[in-house]
Amino acid sequence: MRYKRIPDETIRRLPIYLRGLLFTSEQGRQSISSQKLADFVGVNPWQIRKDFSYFGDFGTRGVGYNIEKLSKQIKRILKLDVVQKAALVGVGNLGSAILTHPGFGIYGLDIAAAFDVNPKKVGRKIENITIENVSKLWTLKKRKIKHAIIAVPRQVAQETANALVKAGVKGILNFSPCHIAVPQKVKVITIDIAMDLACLPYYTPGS
Amino acid sequence: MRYKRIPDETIRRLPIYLRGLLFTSEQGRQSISSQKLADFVGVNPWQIRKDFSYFGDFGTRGVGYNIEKLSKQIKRILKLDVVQKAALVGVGNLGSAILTHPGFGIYGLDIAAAFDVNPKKVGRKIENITIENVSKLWTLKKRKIKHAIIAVPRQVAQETANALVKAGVKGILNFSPCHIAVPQKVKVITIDIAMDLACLPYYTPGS
DNA sequence: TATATTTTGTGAATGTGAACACAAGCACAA
DNA sequence: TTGTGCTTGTGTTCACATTCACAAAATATA
Repeated sequence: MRYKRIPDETIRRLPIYLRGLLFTSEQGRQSISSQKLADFVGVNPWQIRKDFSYFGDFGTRGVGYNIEKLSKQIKRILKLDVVQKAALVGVGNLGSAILTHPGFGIYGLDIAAAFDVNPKKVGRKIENITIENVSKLWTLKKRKIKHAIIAVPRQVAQETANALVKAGVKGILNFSPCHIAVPQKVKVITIDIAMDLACLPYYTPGS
Repeated sequence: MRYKRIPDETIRRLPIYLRGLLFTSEQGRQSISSQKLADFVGVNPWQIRKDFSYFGDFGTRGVGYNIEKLSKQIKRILKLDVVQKAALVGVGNLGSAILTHPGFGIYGLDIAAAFDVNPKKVGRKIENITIENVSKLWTLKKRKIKHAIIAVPRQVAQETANALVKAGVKGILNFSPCHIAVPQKVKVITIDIAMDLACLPYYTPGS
């Protein structure tokens, strides 16, 4: 099984495992069993073992997985072994929350730039990041920033994406509640927080 | 096919369709073809048709789907045909962003209450919602609020969830970056915005 | 009425991931 | 060295979701 392609669903779960491993290593552990990790992150043990089996042998039978070795490998697969810079476009309420959000750090993610249209916001500093004018988006190319977060109103999301693609951005995390079209080589992940809430009533009994 | 159970993945896509339908109906259309809707929301047309086929005949061959009828049916399935109230716990940066977020409205969602531990925040008003003390969470039961959004620090996410469950909450949207354990009957959807960003580098070529 | 055109609805094929059970392997103790 | 207990690794089975292709149905046109 060692040389098979890693399924997308497994990739999606890797950050969950990584988070869990980092938090448990804080507690002084050196290794952890699939069962223990499962309890902690809320995924079945056999699912965890299968996922890990896609990229080599990390466990020791009878003992568990070496936390240090495993986290390093997961980081390498996700390309998080080097600091990954990202730019934020749109410093409204949601944008500000993202800028101040702790928790990007543990994945080696660094929000390294922020942009907004509002001239009043440009120049202001949030968390050591100086907000720049959106007209300066093209500078991302020479700054070698390949990832961006879109947190602008729906109406301007597509044009923002266009500008980002033109600036050489390869991956976009889109918080605007709409589909945005990009060239095939660019990866977009869209999150609509209202949409996720909208699914809840379906699953909750009694009206 | 009319009486088959609706797959989970279809349910997850229904809000996307609903969003698309509502925005296109603003443009004065009465009906829309699966092809047109597909272009708009970024899902394949045959996927759309299959999804709709799980719950009855809404399209007219040669014409398309009646937007009005279809949206109503989707809302009914998702139980969004009545206003669904939700409570927010944790009015920090992210919590405030959620409170002021437009876009819950179109799904008939109403953030009807907000709670925080910080006494300085309690009593303040944001978007017509007066922030209450978390010790008042138990009042959710008699207020018949069955959904909640958790936007508190990771360390207190589990105890917050416990309090919510005790208060009769049946569905939780969790923004804290951790797994929270709840009774089986309670549905939890966890969103970790850092995690989604962490997946991007894997898909973007060149480091 | 007949014919062309459009678009839905769906059975079947294909692909993908989850669940399971158990053999293989390691550690530790006697 | 042998046995016991624990945990991984994986082949297999099963369930679900996506994709495809085409018949059926409605409309428009002549």
